[in-house]
Amino acid sequence: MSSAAEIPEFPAQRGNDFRDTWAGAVGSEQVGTEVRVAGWVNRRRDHGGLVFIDLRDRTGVIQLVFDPDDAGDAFALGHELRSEDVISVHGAVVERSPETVNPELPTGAWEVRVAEGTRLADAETPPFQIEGRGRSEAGEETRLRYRYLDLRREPMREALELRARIVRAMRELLDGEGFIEIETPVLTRSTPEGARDFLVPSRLQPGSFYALPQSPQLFKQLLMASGFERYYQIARCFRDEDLRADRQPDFTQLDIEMSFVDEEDVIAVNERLIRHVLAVAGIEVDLPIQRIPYDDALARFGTDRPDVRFGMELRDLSEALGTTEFRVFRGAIDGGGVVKGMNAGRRELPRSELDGLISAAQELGAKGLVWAFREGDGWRSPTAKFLSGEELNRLNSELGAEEGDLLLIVADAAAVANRVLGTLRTRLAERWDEIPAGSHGFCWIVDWPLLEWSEEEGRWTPLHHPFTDFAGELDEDDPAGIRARAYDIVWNGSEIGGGSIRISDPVAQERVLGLIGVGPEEAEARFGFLLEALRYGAPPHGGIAYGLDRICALAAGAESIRDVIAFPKTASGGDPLTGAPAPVDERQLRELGLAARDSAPR
RNA sequence: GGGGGCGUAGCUCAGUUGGUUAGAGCGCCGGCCUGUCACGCCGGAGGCCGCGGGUUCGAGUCCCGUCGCUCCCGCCA
Repeated sequence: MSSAAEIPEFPAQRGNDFRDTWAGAVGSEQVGTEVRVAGWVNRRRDHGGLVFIDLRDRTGVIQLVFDPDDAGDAFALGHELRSEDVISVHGAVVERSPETVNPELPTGAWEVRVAEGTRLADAETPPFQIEGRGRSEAGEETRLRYRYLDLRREPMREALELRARIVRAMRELLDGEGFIEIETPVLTRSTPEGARDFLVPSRLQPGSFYALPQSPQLFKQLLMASGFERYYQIARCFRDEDLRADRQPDFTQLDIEMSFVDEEDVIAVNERLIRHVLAVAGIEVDLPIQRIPYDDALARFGTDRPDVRFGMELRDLSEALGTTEFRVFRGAIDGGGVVKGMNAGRRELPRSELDGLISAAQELGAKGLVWAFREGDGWRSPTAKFLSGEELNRLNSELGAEEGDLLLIVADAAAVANRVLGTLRTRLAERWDEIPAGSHGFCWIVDWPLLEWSEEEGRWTPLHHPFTDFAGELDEDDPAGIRARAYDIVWNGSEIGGGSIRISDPVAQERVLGLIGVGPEEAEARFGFLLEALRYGAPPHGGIAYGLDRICALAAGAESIRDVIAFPKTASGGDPLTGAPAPVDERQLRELGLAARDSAPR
């Protein structure tokens, strides 16, 4: 879909020895004139007495014709050229005769008849084909090993151009709304809370370490205390956690913070931002974006990042099954868990696929999965015999089951039931094409709990971060009941951003830190600079941070954020191109006071 | 940390119940070709079947281990 027409901002090329025109810009205006174009040999079609070359540069492709009548000495070059050679040629732009026009190509009505040309660089045969969109792609490891070649491919060029347009649109809107772009440090202080930090040893202060920022959170709050009022930054962030298709160890956030605002102000600006930014990807966003309370999201979709493009909502069946004697359901309910179900609609599924659903549920941590097809007043299901007719009836009505509908039920801890059904819901919708093509679903998740109990750490931990403000009074005796002034923005089931109103009162901040087990001394040691800044007069403030890579991936229709990052890392955190991470010299380690212990005498 | 999938020619893949000489398409090399645009036709080269061990008369195929890639769970304030 790329064409010079979609890149109108390309300036005219200043004529020099290499070229005076972009390949994608060759058109009717130049017919009858001579141009010089330069780029890579995308493809060669050698007819013996006549050679066609598709010349590619960033703007597109133009056909060159090597005809002995025009080319003279340069004709030999046409035969010698190989894929990906770099050339510069001079020749006349002509209109192609009607039967030779290529309607597939934006420049397909014209060609350059080469009069003279030079090979600027020889190319070895690439390890995979650069041209030929839509054909099978090389494996990702090969593509990353030769990323500079992979980036020559049109889909990659388009993805990075789209990313650049998205970033430009972000700056456009925010600059227009009075925001100021400010950079914050990359070498900063470790504040172990949340993700694992990447550490950088200090040479000047042996034994001490910088940490790479997980986000500019504290700095942007300091900027609010400084009175900048509206700040943003395209910020690189770093988290030393396991990777996913939508997670890299270094990634990019659009980080935003505003003063003298409440939730409504932040949401309003950000809805304008989202609409403006996605317009460059041809995506229309209707405002306002629906808001779903956190508890409802979990109840209805089993997740705090619901895909709202389709139904198949979850139902809690525990109530309807109040007196059941079926051991599996009884056990879950009595054990503080739930029985939760989903109507997957009218489906004919072979036993093997139903078994597949069960193992999927088990992989997600469930003990099992009940499947059933509504048949008359009852069920066709191995589980039917364990339930009374009355119970089957009630389940059918709770799930709105009609004849032939497939029902899926999980009895487990609420978290497990939600995870399993929430995951199956999206997987099945994708497999069954239940999601309208080209549709986009946005929602804000609001009314978050401030804290959740971490069994692993044996303490309350923040759902967002410990600087999130709370709604109403802070009841320290009921941590679970405290609501956060937080909001996440979800696009097609992906969390693309999250933020909150921050605590601007130092006393309240210390109380919240206390709730998560950070006492006054520790708070002073770790976040003293923030508490101090709050004491010097900090305005009420709040903001948001977006995962820029995720936004670009969704906008580009890419499956992984790796496809919108120029030089991404593999799932094990490595870069096959540079070989990072890599061992370093003993000398470097010594300078940092990190020399291996075995260099000392035993 | 745990689970699933994959690893065969430069690339993408096929390879039956373990069977003798491991295939295809694309790419590459050589030849022919003046209107192709995934040009066409003829010919050719190219393999540590990821690596190590085992079972077997015999292993690309079965078993164990290991490495790499990938997806998911945990984790990601």
